[in-house]
Amino acid sequence: MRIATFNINGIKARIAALTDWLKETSPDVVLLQEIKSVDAAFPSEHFEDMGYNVAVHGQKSYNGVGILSKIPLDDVKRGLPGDDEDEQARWIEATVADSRSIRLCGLYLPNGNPAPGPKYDYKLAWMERLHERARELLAAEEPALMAGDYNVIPEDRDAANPDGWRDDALALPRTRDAFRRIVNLGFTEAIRARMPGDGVYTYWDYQGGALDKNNGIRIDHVLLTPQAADLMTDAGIDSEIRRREKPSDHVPVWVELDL
DNA sequence: ATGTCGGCATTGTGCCGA
Repeated sequence: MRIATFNINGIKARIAALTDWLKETSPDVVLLQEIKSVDAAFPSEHFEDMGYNVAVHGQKSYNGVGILSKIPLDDVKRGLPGDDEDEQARWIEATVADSRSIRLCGLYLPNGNPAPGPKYDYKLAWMERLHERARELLAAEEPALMAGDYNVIPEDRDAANPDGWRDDALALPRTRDAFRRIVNLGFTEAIRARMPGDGVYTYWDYQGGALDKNNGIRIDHVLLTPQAADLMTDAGIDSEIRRREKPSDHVPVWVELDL
């Protein structure tokens, strides 16, 4: 079973590119971020016609996450626990069952810029809540994953130009510490495990000719519980679609699990 | 740092967020 994560940067602008990629790679599940759409405006029927079940946690203009799945979605939950005041749509989770079941969590972690400031405080607080949900997932001792746009460059080697990100919320020491604390609870970071070399990126800015310079960063991650990691047979990044017409600034990241 | 993009309020263009 192939499970992918893809920050599409707006469903309205990306419906053609997303559809082409779905037809070519036929992932079983896709965790979407930055749909930038309310639930009612999301083109669910379009994807249902392609054989996908659809669950959306949308928001006007900003953020918004969703799940496309060829397998029925059970027990869908929207919103990251831990703050009833948080109105930003950045978290959705559901269970799918093949021969075994797996809990799938899709997330769009706050960008946090400018740092320091209230947006960075929100990012760090959100990561604390993520840490708590991560602990619960591990305690269940079942296959589960948390995938999405983490807006975290884990190490200098995950950026083509690390000095350019030194004071950025995506790479500050407190950001990296918070991410590492979550991974070190016991997750396998799938791309790091399967593609351990340098120069592995998932995002190239639209600005400054970043793509032509290969000035990329790796910020889209898939974290697997031990029970899910044991099932992983492959992982990869569909970086070639970044060069197509009207691309997102992110590319899909996927894992293959032998469920 | 910025050779950009998406969405929105809004009818020509500027703002926000990334």
